[in-house]
Amino acid sequence: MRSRPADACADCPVRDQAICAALDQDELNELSRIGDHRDYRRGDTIFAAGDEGIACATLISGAVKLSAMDAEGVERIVALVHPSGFLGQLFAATTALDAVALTDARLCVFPRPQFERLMADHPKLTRAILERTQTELEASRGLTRLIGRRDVKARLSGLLLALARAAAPTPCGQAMEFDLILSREEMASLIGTTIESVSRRLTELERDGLIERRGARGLVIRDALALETGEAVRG
Amino acid sequence: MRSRPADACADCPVRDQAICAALDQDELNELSRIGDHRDYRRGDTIFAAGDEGIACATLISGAVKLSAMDAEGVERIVALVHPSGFLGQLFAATTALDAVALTDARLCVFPRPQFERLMADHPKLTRAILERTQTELEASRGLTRLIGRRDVKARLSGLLLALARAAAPTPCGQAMEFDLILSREEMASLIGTTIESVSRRLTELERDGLIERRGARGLVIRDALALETGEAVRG
DNA sequence: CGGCGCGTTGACTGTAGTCAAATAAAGTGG
DNA sequence: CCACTTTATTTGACTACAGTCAACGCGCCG
Repeated sequence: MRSRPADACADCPVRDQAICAALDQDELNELSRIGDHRDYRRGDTIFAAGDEGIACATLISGAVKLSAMDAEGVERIVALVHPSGFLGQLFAATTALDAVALTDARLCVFPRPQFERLMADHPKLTRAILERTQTELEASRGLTRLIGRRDVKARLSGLLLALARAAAPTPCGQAMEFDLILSREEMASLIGTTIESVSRRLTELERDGLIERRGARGLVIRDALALETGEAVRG
Repeated sequence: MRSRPADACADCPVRDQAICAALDQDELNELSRIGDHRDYRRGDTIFAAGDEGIACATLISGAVKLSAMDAEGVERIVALVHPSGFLGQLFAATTALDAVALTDARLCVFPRPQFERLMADHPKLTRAILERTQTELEASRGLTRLIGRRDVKARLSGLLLALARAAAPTPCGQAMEFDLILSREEMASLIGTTIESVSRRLTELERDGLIERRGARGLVIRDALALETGEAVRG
């Protein structure tokens, strides 16, 4: 489904964080002209690995996972994309990763040929993409640090904090209560463990008072500091 | 130590892979004018986390690790940089990661203010950096996949293959025999385990005929396929 | 109501981490 | 160049944690 109101950018929630933020009004108008809003439902595949990359997009709302299959046919998630993030391969002919909506999501989609023309004409746009890519690179390295931790409890704690930060309305500070956008299986895939271990560690973190579960997906962060350091509260 | 021969770029070994590859002769001359070769010894710190980022560089030869300290003061490696790779923070004021030479290394160093001016004047340079950053992002995600594997043996096998590929003279194909650029501790840091486990799994891989050790650092890949799939050769 | 898909829990096994010691390699000073 | 010190790597014994297989509970939809 599509929609493209004339004043689309004016009230766009990621207007100031996405690549568009770097552009002046004329450039924004040009970009806006080739962009198309598109809505996806949770579980929808946005791009599939191996597809020709015919489009790229800014994520306006919702969350997306990027994943690949490993040798045994098990899904391995390599990144999460949050609002204002950029999706799509720019230089390679084909997409390397699956992009799947984790929640209902809205994208601002650009056909690649036109987008690349715009990049060629407007260095500022190229620069904006560069900054965005660097941000993603930093995020990816942050994830590398996270999943390099030796015990599952530490990896899971870090993941919960990362998800809490992402769920927070503002870039800083973290939501005390939020819904997990990942299933147990997805969490396990991301931090390199099994569904059962995720479940057990969650139970343990709850028993120790660091978190509280509200149903299967609801989560309350009760002690963010302890989650960071791996220490349970004493007394 | 420095050196800057007039024809520096002509016989540069990474001339066709680094960011310079995208530039025409005039642009290359300009870039070359602000670039300075610098040599580092194994173990030298190139940039330290927290430094003001006053320079960036292309790695000409050797290998570099990017790392950060975790909460317990243990080093966590988040990336390896190989020849033609780019080092240095472009937008942030300070460097987020330590960059340490894993082997003797040679860099082509650019002062940041001049480099950024060049980027502003030459969109092609910005675009080249963008492509390079995307490549690094892909590599980082590849690493994420690698270290997300559940058992140490699989993570270590993947690491050995990655190191073999990096040691190969040409981008494709892998060196059958090469020297490990990482200590046991560094390997453990990278794949999220301990020195002892690395050592034990190496012994096991050698016993099963997948690899052969030549002293502490020398390594021969005997069965690349088995390393990939995790299966030992039968019969 | 019955059959899913998803999550939790239990029992057991195996792998990886810890502590400690032995060995090999590398660096130092004579 | 050698003897000695220091550091890196391997190995051993033990423990703890995580993976596997299996059962159970829950919510959802036909």
